[in-house]
Amino acid sequence: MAELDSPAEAGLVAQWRDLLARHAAAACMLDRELGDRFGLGMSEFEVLERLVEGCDAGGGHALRVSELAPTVHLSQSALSRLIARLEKAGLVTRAMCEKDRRGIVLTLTEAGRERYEQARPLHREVLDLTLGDGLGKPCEAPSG
Amino acid sequence: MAELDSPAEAGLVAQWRDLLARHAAAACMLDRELGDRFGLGMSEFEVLERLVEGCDAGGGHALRVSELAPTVHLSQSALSRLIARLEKAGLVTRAMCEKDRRGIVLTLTEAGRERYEQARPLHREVLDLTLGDGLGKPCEAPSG
DNA sequence: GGACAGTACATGCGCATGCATTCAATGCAA
DNA sequence: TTGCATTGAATGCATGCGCATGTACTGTCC
Repeated sequence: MAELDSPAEAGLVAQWRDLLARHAAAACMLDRELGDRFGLGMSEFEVLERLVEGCDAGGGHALRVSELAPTVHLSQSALSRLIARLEKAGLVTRAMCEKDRRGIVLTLTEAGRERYEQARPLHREVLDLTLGDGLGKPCEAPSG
Repeated sequence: MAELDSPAEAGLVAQWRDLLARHAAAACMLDRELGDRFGLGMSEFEVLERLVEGCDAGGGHALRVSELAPTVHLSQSALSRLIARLEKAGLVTRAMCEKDRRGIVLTLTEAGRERYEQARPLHREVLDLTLGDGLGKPCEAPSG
């Protein structure tokens, strides 16, 4: 009745299901833990991390939203609102870009950097639990 | 100022970012394509697939929601509503479980099986584009 | 039998997301 | 200069999600 997948397709499906399981386990635990203990969502942490990297690496301490966008897997609107949340929380500053006044440059505040540094160990621990082991259990709490 | 990740941590982070990118690429394209052409979300397709597998394999043509739940990475409430959508679309039937009247047994309708069979090639094609190649471009449309 | 903890699913609610649209600023062409 | 397509970001809206809770049923212990 139903046609079967070719071996190649079956492999892809298996790979996809594994990816889904790992992603769900890690994302669920990250959102829960980072949210509970630091008031950050997974993507919020990701954005803070990009800003920290941008500051430390580029020398320039400000990052344009349009530069940030391709590195986080969010729609433009979702990123815009996420930044608004971070700004409201006092973790980043939004300023007009002088070179191109359509653009917005983001600056990590001291509070933003501190929050990131505090949250990072937990983030790494969750990754270790969910990706390091052979697929950690669905949604278990880390030790700390 | 900022402490560095250990090599092990750096590896985990790289693995996590790769996983995020693959997941985003595949999930985005699956949702868009399956949605546009078949009115199905990624998880909806996943549930239909579990039902098809349950029918073909188990011999029993009905699956309990509680059996389905652990295989899809959704909260119980999200799954409940997803099933409601599928039922509303005429793709599955909800019936009370005779053995345990708290439970709900799901049956794939003929329309549900047809929809799945029609959508499957596109699903496989998207997986091939996004996972088969070395990380396909963010959100490109497949050929068919 | 009756009380009570546990399980299976549904629902109210708030929130984050994506799409479509809008607004402002830029670049280019006539 | 004016006009127009393009780009960067914000916003209205609909939708799907998770959490907390509610409802119905089961099994156990007294």
